[in-house]
Amino acid sequence: MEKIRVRFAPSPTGSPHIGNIRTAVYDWLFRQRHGGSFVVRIEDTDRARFVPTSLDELLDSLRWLGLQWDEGPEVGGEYGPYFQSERLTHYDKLVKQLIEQGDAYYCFCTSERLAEMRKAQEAAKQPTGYDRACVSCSKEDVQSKLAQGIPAVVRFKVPQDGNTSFHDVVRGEITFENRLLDDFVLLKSDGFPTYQFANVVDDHLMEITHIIRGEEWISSTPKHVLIYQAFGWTPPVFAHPPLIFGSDRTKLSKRHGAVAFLDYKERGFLPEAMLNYLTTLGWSDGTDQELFSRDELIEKFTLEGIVNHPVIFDMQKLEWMNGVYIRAADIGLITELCLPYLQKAGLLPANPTPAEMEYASSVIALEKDKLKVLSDVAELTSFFFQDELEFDEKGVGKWLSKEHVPTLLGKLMDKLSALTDFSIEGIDAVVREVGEEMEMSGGQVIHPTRMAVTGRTVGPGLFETISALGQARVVARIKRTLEMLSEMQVG
RNA sequence: GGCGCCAUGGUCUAACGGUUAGGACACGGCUCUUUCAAGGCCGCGGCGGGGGUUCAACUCCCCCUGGCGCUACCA
Repeated sequence: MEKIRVRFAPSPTGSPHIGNIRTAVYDWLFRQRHGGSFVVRIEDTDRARFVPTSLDELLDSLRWLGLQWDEGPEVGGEYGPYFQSERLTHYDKLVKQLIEQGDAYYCFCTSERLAEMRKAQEAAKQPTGYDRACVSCSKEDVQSKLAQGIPAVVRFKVPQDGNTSFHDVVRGEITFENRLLDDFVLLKSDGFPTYQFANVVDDHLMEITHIIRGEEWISSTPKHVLIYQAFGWTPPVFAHPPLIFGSDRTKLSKRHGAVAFLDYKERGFLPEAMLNYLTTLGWSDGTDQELFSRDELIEKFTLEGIVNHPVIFDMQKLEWMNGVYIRAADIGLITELCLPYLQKAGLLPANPTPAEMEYASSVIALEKDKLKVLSDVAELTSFFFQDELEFDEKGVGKWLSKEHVPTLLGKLMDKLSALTDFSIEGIDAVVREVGEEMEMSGGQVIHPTRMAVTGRTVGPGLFETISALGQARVVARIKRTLEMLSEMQVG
């Protein structure tokens, strides 16, 4: 295969979404698989919708996922500039060529006239499209209007008969009738090109070999092909992956969970899990496998494996997959990634002491396997950090309100405070010893004890929990629980 | 309205035209267990409808229905 060149061509008009980033994932995987170059090109031709922060978000998203680009913003490259707003001379020159060839023409219609025309067409249930009012203006007329400074756009002159077809790797041959394509705008009156034009020009100038972009572009692809033909250029290979929708088959929105891609980073998804999920959402290697390492994805990814139907984003499955990755991840990494969440929740100071760090690490280790997203860590471990326990009401009723509990906890507190070997084994032995003395099963001792030291009915193994909390904390907590219980009796 | 794309359980997906239609998430049950997870086992649940072609159709063709996209001087 020739050197492949793929591009990710986002518009900086807002926070990048799941769908945007997934096409970047496919671009990157394809590039990694075959070599060549992954180009990032910023399509900032819509000055009205430009959002300055979106470029940073875009690049941060790619960096977070580990999708390094070979050419584009920050890294430059031989085919730059990579911002369309800096490439205006290219478009200008080429649009003039089309006009001279008779493949494009100036149009002076006002947006008001166009709106009325469209309205009439809709009312008459006719296909909408430009009525070519300006197609046959004389050269002199055009020159005089331009000289007067009347705002003009340049339109492509679409052939009125015949068909335009192209091959889509994902869907096969797709054909459109030319007469149903209207004379679309190439150059806007502000001098900026439209997407349709700039995109084709840049893909050609940058020698892009494969265009991977969302299905929403299928309808405009014949227009692009027509432009390639007008210039005598060879179109690249097209691949249109399916769109991603929310659970109700509508566009992904806040109701379906996070929309902005970086929100997933914020919530504590691991990049490897995101990469895995995003790739397999709408792609398969033809087997049952759905857990793939980064290297496996690179090795196995093919454009042909992309499915051709819309897919629905399933947060539950993503969370499951993230849990799989968290469990498999190195504890050191998970600890490091969890610390900010504890700090944000006010459970850990911004500059923890070594002792606090060690304590936090031991606590995170106990809950690691239960995390679906890293941000869960705060809720899961808060009782380790807050001595003022929030008692689970049902748990109190079930485990602490029995008559024998104060005796039980009293014995336990004495033995634990006297314990010299505060290890998991030592604690285990003490708890069971108390159980024997009280003639109770392990569970009957363990549940009230967990309530007394954590306030909760669920948590890590009790002995591990007690050991991690440490002798002083545990004894103090049991004492307070006893005080609370006696107050309750008085009250 | 026009044009285009698409159609396997709720969701993501697999299946040379010949399989009891497989796997995963979710859900339910059991098990393991000091709780919660994780794990193991079991279960629930599917080829949108109608015509063809064929000895044989989830698979190929047509129609219908449904979903989605496009129909801008937005991308």
